[in-house]
Amino acid sequence: MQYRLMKSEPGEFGILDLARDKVTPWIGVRNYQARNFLRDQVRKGDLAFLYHSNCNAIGIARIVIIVRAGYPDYISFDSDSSHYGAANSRDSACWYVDVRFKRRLKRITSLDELRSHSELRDMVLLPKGNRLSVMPVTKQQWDFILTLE
DNA sequence: GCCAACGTTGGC
DNA sequence: GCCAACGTTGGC
Repeated sequence: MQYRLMKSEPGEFGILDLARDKVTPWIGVRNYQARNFLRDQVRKGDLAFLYHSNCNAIGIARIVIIVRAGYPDYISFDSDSSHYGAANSRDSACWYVDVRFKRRLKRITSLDELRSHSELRDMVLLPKGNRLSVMPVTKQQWDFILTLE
């Protein structure tokens, strides 16, 4: 079992479904690194921080669990779909994972606060300009962040 | 295979 | 909503 961090914009992508404890697809982007990560690394049972971006309270807000490992956006291959042809191979499709809401953190740990801790200096999230929407978190980082709650 | 133009992400 | 920092695309 591994730890992840996934970004989302609150209000997008079925957040309300998450709140109702449903399973929700987390939609990968076309970014190669993110897609390869979903395809090759993310597994059922992995835990992930849900990071809220592009909003008033930016930071780590929730914990979700991966309930279905990475799968390609087969809509791209469905000749009945208006998205047909958007991807022409398993390798160029967007990849999804399904997640289930696990719990809300007691408070949101902001980006500034994450940056202030030397224990987290190697977090993939933190360098300026990082645009990866899904990334690994080490067990040490995970445990430390939970102590900040 | 370079690189300018364009598109997107995401903090502010 | 602005715009910096990236990633992607496409002409050459």
